[in-house]
This record gives sequence, structure tokens and C-alpha cells, in this order.
Amino acid sequence: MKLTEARQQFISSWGAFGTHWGINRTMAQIHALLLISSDPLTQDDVMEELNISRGNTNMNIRELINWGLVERVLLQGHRKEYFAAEKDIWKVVKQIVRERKKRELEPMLQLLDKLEEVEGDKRDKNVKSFLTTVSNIKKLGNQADKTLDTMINAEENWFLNTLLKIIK
Amino acid sequence: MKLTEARQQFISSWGAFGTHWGINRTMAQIHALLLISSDPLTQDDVMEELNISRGNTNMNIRELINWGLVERVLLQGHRKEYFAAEKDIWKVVKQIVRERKKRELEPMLQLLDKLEEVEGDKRDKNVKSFLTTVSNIKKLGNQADKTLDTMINAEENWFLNTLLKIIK
DNA sequence: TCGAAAGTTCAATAATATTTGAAAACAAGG
DNA sequence: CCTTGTTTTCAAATATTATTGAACTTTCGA
Repeated sequence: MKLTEARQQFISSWGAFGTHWGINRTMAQIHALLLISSDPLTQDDVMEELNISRGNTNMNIRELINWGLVERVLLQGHRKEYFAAEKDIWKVVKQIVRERKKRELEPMLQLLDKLEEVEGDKRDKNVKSFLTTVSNIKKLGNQADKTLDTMINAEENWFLNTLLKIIK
Repeated sequence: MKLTEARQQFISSWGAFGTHWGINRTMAQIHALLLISSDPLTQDDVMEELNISRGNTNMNIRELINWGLVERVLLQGHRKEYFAAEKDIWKVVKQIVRERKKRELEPMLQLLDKLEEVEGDKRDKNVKSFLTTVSNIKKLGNQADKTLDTMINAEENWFLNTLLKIIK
């Protein structure tokens, strides 16, 4: 397989992958492109490589910056802005976890706290069922929250170390 | 807060949550409804509670069954089919992990294997950058794959135990 | 075996999300 | 402080995805 084709496959499947995780295709594709590019790219480079409009490119690069996955790079002697992705995949994963935790898990846990205060006779089976479910989700959510914190502060091989500790 | 309102909030935010994870709103809502219901429900119950059409209900319940999150239940003395969600949240999480691993992580790893066979001069910085990225993602992906296997076979408090082992 | 009730399918439609492109804002160099 | 190249914005257009509902199939009881 030629490099060009391989790059295209990577970009396209990274994009498809993204859509299964609530990330829009283009954002994932730009990320993929920057990940495999040896040097920082300009907006125009991205537009041309992916055949997308200027506005789309701009918005999605900005979003990637918000997520902490891409950085603006200033190359001296150039007027245009350049962009580069964080290349350390472990850092990338940690950053994504950090953001999704903040954006999704934590608000969910807050909501569950509120929902636990439902009024009503706790002998009513509907109330009971509701409360049990909410409380169980909360328990697991809190556990996940703590574990992810540990992960965020951990070394890359945390996963594997964990595995080994459990096995032996 | 009244039970009715609490239930609605739970269902609606579970649905919104789902959309951020590549799961369609209705499927997540039906799942939520079945999670908090004390008894199995029929299609008609679901239609009425969520105000959705018969076709939609049918398709999404089937999808939940495919994911292994919901089961058909036959209540004797009733002609209609009833549906119930797995209530053990830990089992639910494991099941989701199992499915997503199979549907997404494993195909991705297969693709990466193929992409590593790219032709070209390995001193070319574009080739080098591509190969480095692919290989790093593969490495982490394989690690994740193994760790998730461990998790799938683990007890509910695996998370917390892991945490404690690391801390001390 | 038939008829009614329940379940399923899928083309048409609606809702949602993404993309475009042109206009506006901004920034750097002269 | 003006010109030009660059970046940003956002309403409208497009593409994608989800939903409906009526026709069709299956199942069950009599």
C-alpha cells in the first residue's frame, strides 16, 4: 500500500470511528491528519487535503484546540497560523478522558444527586425501583470518576501494570 | 421533586447522554425507562410513556436486545411480549464494553496492522511520521484491549480495588 | 384452519447536525 | 492609518440520521 492511500484510509476510518463516539466526522479527520503529519499545517493545507470549506476547517480546528488536542504554532518568518496535534497518544487519551469526565460524567453525577431526593412512599415499588437504579448508577459513576482521576495522573503503562497486579 | 418529574428528567438526560456517545436518543431513553421500571413493559407501554411510534419502539427495543441490554420476557397468561432491562449496572457496563470492543476497537486494530505495511522509504519524514503514529496507537490500543478483557471478567469493585492497589 | 391481535418492515417524511461561502472582523507591514 | 492577507462568524443550504405510519407478516387461541 502506498503512503497516500494509507493516509487516506487512516483519516477516513478515524473519522468514522469518531462518529461512533459522539465526535463529528470532520473534527476527527482533521485530528487524524494532524496526527500523521510530520510538520504543522495551515488552515489552507487542511482544507486542501480534506476537501472541506474554510469555515468548516476553522470551526473544527478551534474545537480541537478547546479539547486540548491541537495547538496553534507560530513559525517565524510566516504570517499564517500553523497547527499541530499532540503526538503522544497516551497524553491524547488522558486529555479526552479529562474533558469528557468534566463535560459529561460530572454533570450526570450532579443530576443523580438531585434525583435521589424524590418525594414519595419508599414502599411504592415504582419509587423503590427508581431509587435503586439511580443509586446504583451513582455508585458506579463515582467509582469510575475516582478511577479515571487516577488514570489521568498515571503513567502510560498504568493499564498494563494494573493488569499484571491483578493477574499475579 | 415528584416521581413523575424525576423519571422524566432521568429519561431525558439519559437520552441526551446517549447522543454524546453515538447512541441514538430514543434507544437510550427506552433503556432508561426499562431501567427504572419495576416490572417488564410491553411495546405499547413504551410507546405511551415516551410518545413514540410503534415502528420506532420496535426497532429500538430490538437494537437493545442485540446489544444484550434488554430481554424479552414472557409473562404467563399474557399474549403480548414484555421487555425488561438488565438491572445490574455493573453487568450493563461490562456488556457495553464488550460490544464496543468487538464492534470498534478490534476492527480498528486490524486496520492499523494493515496500515503498518505501507511501502516507502522509512527515512522520508512523512512515512516516518505516519508509521510512528500508527504504531503508537496500535500499542495503546492493544493495551486497552487487554485491560478491557480483564475488566469484563472482573468483579464490580475491580475499579476500586485497582485504585487502592495503586495508592498504597 | 381462520380471524384477530401482536409484531415487523420500510418508503416517505421530519428532525437534527453539518457544511458552505460570503461578509465582517482582525492583524501585520508599510 | 490604510491595504492586503488572514481568520472568524453565522444564516442558509445540504447531508445525515431518526421517526412515522400504513401495509405486511407472524402468532396464537378458538
